Amino acid sequence: MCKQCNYETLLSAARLDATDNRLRVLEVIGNNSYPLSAADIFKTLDRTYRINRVTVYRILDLLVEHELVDRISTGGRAFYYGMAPNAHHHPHPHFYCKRCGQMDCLTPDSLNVDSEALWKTFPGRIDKVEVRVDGICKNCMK
Amino acid sequence: MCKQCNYETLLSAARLDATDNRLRVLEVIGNNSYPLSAADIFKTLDRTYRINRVTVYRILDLLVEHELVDRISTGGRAFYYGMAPNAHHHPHPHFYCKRCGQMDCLTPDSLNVDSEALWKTFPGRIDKVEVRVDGICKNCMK
DNA sequence: GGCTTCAATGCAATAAATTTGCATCAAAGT
DNA sequence: ACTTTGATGCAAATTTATTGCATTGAAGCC
Ligand SMILES: [Mn+2]
Ligand SMILES: [Mn+2]
Ligand SMILES: [Zn+2]
Ligand SMILES: [Zn+2]
Repeated sequence: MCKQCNYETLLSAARLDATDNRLRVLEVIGNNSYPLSAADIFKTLDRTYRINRVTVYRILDLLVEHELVDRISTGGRAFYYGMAPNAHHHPHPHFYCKRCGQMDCLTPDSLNVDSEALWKTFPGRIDKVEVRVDGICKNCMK
Repeated sequence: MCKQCNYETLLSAARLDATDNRLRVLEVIGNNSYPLSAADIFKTLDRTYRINRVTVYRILDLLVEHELVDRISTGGRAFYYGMAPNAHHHPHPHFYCKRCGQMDCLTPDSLNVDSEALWKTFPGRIDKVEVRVDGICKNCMK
């Protein structure tokens, strides 16, 4: 969730035209409190405004490429999408329930990751560190 | 790489028949110093012993289910497979090069992750914590 | 030995998620 | 008006993995 973010501003800061579709994709992702799959995003949008599935994929690629959106791997086959780290939104681990596929955001410090040393010594370029906790959510445990 | 592991022992400890195919899949994974995709494993095996792709997938599922092998997500679409943590093989982060798809094992302490607190307080079941560093490997940087 | 059972494997078809190629359309530039 | 360009749509293809069903070969049993 990124209530403090202005999506038009984010797009223009990345020098991307703020088309209706792009704004809507960004809103669906930003207003949600947990990451969504491309299919989720498509279904959500398509209920209200007719949009093509491929357009959603293309917009997601674009937003990921410009680092407005984070592509998050799951223990399953589809990627999930959440807001990329920015001033209001710090990197944090996620929990993935392999039973129901729900992904939750964990607090940035729920799990303490110190990657400073690696960033300094790693012989290559590091773009991001993804931390994912896999298991069964409390809902699915019952 | 798991030179200290006896694959037959591992299989029988999991009460799985040590068929030739299972042993070979486990050897390919265990003798490799970095995780491989199902396609890599299939190609490696199929060069020497004819085997069906589906058999490889099924054996991988089985080995993952019995926790002999770890299914590792990448920044790409395919899963990679490495030896699951065991007495000789501690959990560790991986580096994934999004250019060439090569995955490397990082040392268990190259990146310090403290998940104790989470394990105690999390309202659900935690099966594993996966840490993946994404970027461009030094080879692809040149 | 002959018969049954069962797990392991193969092969073909299918599925799920994503990507590509090509057509269309509308806004912006000249 | 004419041209260019980027955004979108639609169909087809690709990649990765899964399912259904047939075959086979090694126990287990009489
Ligand atoms: Mn998140
Ligand atoms: Mn490894
Ligand atoms: Zn769940
Ligand atoms: Zn590389």
